Amino acid sequence: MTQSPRDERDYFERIYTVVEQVPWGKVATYGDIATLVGDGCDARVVGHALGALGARSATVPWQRIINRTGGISLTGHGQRERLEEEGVAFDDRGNARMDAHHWSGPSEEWARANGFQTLPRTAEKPASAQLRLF
DNA sequence: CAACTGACTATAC
DNA sequence: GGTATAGCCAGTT
Repeated sequence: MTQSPRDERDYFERIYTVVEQVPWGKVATYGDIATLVGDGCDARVVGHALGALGARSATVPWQRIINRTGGISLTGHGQRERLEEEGVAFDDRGNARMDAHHWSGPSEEWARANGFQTLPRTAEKPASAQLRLF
């Protein structure tokens, strides 16, 4: 792979690349994406990048990126509907169930191969051994 | 080049 | 848990 944009400081492209890694039916927060991109990237930059998607909005799963509280920051674009279509459950407050659909981040292998970082921790914990819905 | 804006987040009350 | 304020960074004017 000679197409490693690690030297490139194009935050937007890197952000898009990370967002594309979010699997179907999963969601990630702006902060998570920023952490994965690293290099001083910030949650707000992620929001700007997604806002500047333009035609790429068809190829980048921007709808899977939500805020820290699991709520939809952008209204009027049917983001919640799209997520529900993917099987993402929401609470009465309109917050997505982060505990059930929060993306745990890309594989360490992929992240290292592409010059990205992995989430420090705090994503989710197997503990509690709570019961499985099914 | 300085100031404002924005699909954010952490802390404080 | 909600509102209010500060901090944060890149892009735009």
